[in-house]
Amino acid sequence: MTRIDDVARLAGVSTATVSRALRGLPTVSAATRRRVQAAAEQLQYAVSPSASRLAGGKTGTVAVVVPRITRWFFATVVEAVEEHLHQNGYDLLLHNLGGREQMRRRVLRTASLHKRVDAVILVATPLRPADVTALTKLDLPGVTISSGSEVPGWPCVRIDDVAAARTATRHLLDLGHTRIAHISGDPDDELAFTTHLDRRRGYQEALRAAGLRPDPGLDVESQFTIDGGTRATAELLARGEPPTAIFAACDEMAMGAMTALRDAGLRVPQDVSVIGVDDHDLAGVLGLSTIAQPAAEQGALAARILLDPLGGRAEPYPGLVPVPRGADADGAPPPPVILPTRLVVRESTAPPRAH
Amino acid sequence: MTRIDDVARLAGVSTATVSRALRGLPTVSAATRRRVQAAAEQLQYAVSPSASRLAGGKTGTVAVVVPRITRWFFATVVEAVEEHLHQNGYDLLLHNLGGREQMRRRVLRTASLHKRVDAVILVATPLRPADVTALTKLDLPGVTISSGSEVPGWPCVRIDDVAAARTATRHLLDLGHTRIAHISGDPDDELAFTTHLDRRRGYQEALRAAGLRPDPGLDVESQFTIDGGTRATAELLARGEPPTAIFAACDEMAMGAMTALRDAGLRVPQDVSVIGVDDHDLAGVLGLSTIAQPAAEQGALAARILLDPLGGRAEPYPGLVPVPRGADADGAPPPPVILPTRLVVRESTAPPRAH
DNA sequence: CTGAAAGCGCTTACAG
DNA sequence: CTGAAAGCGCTTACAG
Repeated sequence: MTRIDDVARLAGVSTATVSRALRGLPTVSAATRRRVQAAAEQLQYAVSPSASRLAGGKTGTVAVVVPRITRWFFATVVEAVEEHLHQNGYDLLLHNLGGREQMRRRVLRTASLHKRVDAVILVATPLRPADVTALTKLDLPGVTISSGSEVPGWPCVRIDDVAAARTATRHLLDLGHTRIAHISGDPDDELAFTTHLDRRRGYQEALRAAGLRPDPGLDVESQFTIDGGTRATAELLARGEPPTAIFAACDEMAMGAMTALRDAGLRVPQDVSVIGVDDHDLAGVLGLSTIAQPAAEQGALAARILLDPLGGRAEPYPGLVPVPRGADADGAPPPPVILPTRLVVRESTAPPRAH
Repeated sequence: MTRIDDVARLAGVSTATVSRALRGLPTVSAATRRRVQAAAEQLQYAVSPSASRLAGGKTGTVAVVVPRITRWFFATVVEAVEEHLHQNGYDLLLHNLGGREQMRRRVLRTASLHKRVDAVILVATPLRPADVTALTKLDLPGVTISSGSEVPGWPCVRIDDVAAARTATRHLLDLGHTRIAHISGDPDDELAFTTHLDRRRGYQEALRAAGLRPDPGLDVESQFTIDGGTRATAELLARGEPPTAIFAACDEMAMGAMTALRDAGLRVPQDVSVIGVDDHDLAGVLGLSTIAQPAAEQGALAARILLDPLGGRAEPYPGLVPVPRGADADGAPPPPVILPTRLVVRESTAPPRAH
């Protein structure tokens, strides 16, 4: 393997100059830089990341922590983050919690991030006080995506979950539904995040605004997955008279609900309307009405926010107000960047049948 | 940050001993090890990966290259790989090609992997000769998943794509179909992989075995995505009399086909049967018949194969014949490890209507 | 079983 | 604009 001194020798300069020239530092004459680049090229030189990191103190790596890479939202976010990171010369270290509480603890409270990355992007990762403490001690810049994982000094990119849920519920109300069920995340789940609490709040707010009282019998908790949606809906149906509409806290739950309804002999939307949140890739295939949220945009934006101060080559996000960075001493955390959502009406929602 | 000599001082030993004790090398007395561990704990010492890598020559990191993390198969593989890797103390560097040819070149022919990882897992990544050369020059151990990306000396984990396609097609034949269309990957796509060629072969073989001649008019090429399936099916329908059944090369294409059929006013399976390959998470929700392939198992197995010789702590894969490793000089590549597939019949396939 | 010393391959003040 | 030298924080023969 050729090393930096091989290049230095061939170019007739010091290793310090090679280092500066190859990294594009401005304090190198154009002629020298060309000579160094030519030598590096000729020798097929590639810097040793370990040596560079040890000497320079920067890892050129960003950790991305997601609950489950197999879920649509997280995969989409990761894809967008990855693109931005690599475009800017950063590597992406992936941590997938896989839904296991013990794994989250492993990632956040041990040395998995320590001295390994320059920054962290936390996606919908629920944080206990001990996690926040551990994260703060790492003394790294970071960005969170989704609500429920606020870290002091870290910007947060997300949607307005309460508003999204309100819009979904109002859509059902506007169609004439009054028996509207809600299926959502389980707070007893060790990996519970607060997203589902916000979505439930929006659901209840919309009902109340329409003069209806939320009925606990129509509110079932389960996992944020297809199976979770199926199980929640099966339970709902087992409780007695079915609702005329279901607002699922995410599209995957909504899809599970559609399965359970079909298995119970109920038609969507003739017997029961269903709406979710996400605009999953397959929402169109299933004709699922939903509240679309910009997943890729959230990932891209988070990466940008991170990369700007890190010295990435990204241009500033167009129209983005500079995000306050670093723990503002005793100040307030930076305000969240809230991206817009949008009601998408497909075939899964319709007026209730006349009685 | 506490360093190794802080621990050495507190424990009253040399840094060499600390290094050995903390890494669990056998040449340390139990008493010393305990003392070192206690000191490390007390000081909250965590080894500096960069220093360790530079001195030791190992990165403790594995690169995983996938075409698109947003597709079901790849996300599922990555999740399984991630779990094994982290369980064994390895970090996972994610490279998502995002369907762009130029990105593949970037990853495979530049320094993105050079000196950064101890090994590589390549998932369904199409390789040109230049890529193989670059990869070989890296001189790293690796495993490929899926066909179409053979690297000399690297074990390959996959399914039998030809057989899977044969089974799917035979299922349609057995139901009585004779006008069976096929929608598959586009060989003109810069990111084309050979999986779809194998699946087409199986399709044609099954037809021939039934005494039918493959009709080029019933064979449409498109992307391996939902949209690709929709477009391919739309084109198929535009060609004239629709087929009575469609074998899609993957579930995502099959789902796209279902959408296109619905939009054309055709019912599944009454008018057209549809079958895919994968057993996607949502295949059940859509009632899609398919050939199930073990995605997570392929990922887990690839990680295991890689980790064993790397000195991971994984137990040998139960029942796995030791996989030949390293370029066998001028010998043959190691034989692929082929995992079983399984026909799953749901509601999307049925006998054709009587004429 | 343990230690002293060299070395891994860079980057960074510092000096000019 | 460039170089000599120190230093980043470990691991690894080597010797005992």
